[in-house]
Amino acid sequence: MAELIYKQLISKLKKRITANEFPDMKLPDERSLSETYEISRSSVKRALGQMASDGIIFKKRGSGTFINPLYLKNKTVFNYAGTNLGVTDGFEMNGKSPKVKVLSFEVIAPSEDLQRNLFLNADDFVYKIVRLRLFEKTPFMIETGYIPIKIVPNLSRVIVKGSIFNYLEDAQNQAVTKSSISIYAEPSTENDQALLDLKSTEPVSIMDGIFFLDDGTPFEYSSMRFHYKFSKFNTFMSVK
Amino acid sequence: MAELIYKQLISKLKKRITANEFPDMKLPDERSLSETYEISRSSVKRALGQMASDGIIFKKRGSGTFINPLYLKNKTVFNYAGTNLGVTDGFEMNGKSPKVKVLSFEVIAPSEDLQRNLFLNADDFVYKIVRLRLFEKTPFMIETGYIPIKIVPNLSRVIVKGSIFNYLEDAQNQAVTKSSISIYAEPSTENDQALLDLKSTEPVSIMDGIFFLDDGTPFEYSSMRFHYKFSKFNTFMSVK
DNA sequence: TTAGTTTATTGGAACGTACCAATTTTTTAA
DNA sequence: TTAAAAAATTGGTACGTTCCAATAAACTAA
Repeated sequence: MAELIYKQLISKLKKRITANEFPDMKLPDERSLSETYEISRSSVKRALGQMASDGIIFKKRGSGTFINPLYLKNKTVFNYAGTNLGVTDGFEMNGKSPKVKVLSFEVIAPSEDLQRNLFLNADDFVYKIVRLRLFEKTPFMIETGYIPIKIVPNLSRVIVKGSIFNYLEDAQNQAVTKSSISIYAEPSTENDQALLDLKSTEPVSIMDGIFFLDDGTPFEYSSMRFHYKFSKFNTFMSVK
Repeated sequence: MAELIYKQLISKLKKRITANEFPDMKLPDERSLSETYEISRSSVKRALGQMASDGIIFKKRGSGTFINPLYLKNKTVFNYAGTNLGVTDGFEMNGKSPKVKVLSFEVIAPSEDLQRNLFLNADDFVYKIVRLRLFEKTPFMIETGYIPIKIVPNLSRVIVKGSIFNYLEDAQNQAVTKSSISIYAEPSTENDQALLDLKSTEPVSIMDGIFFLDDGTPFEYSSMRFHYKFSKFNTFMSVK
């Protein structure tokens, strides 16, 4: 195990919330929690802080800590517990496993945009990889990814068909966990319509992302064009 | 001032980063920062933690703290500093002030969906407010909002035309800062096309949101249909 | 020179303390 | 009975300490 103290507390509290052990919709105060679980108030604060930023609870100085009634009650449209990128919901895809089809794979010079987004010089060549992603027979996304050669010198078509992220983690001990994402919509192009089985009136949801290595190196720029029924992005926001 | 210590550090570091005072793209280690600014390491950690979750820096145990090269480079292209809901970019709207047109305003019984989303009983009536939002003459969004009467008993058409959020903050000392958001796209309906000046092939971006009061009470459910050119959602994500 | 080992560096987790600020509850006074 | 004042409650900020774990740097031996 060796699970972190504050994470233990989080799961314990989640369980108790779900089990309806707090009928007044309030958690005990931090000092009490600290005592009952025999951990420091600092650890309690860390746990509650995380839960608050996930939208599970609300803290109010002087008043106490309140449970989000929607977390407990009915799982609404909103998938709770933090941010949730959803290639989902479109329809059931239970049991259907994701497939990848590589549409093209080449090496190109980076455009100016790309140079900016991946922090490259004009002579830092990049792989351009176009993939179609499907659930079984159902295509749901066209992904165009750009990866600098200098970061992954030996990228083969075989690796491309699998997951590059796994490749990196295994072969170079570099995890990809951070990304900067931009989400918007556009009318579908003829290419979109052909590949994603869309009518001309049906749009694509676009998710542009820059993925970073642990040390902050921009590692991939990727533009993902989704069949609009297969894209939904859920998040909990705290404005200022 | 009385500005918080860790926020002071954040702005100082941002300034230094922007001024290119860290040519090796690394920040000093936490213990040094603690010394040079004469604050505790805990406060340093809090500042750096926030900056990391905003995507400005990357921390790596054993190695140090790295600056996101994209933060330095083109801050303009990158709407950085964390999550950023953007009713923006579509086109310049500098100087153009946002306008509101109330399309309808009525009291209705809540649908089952709404009962779930706002945590209501079937007899908790709600205001239904449909607004068209514009920049000067340019409509960019249709907003359909639902607010329980029991939370805002005396909502008048006058208040509706202004900002309900301000009304709440002033009159009831309740701030609205937390929300749960879901983003997706759909083909435009005829109504969308008429109101937002869209062609039939052009879509809307939809942002459904539940807004909460400070104490966690769901306060408004709102469905916002954007002209696709006027909606862009930027965020920085940390997976796992 | 190289490969393996040891040491130093650096961020992470957890504990605990002191004091502050917003809110609620209780008490007091008119 | 009511309104103002005081006290208690509750989360927030900040400091500081101890130990740990991942990584990098230095060292040692073949």
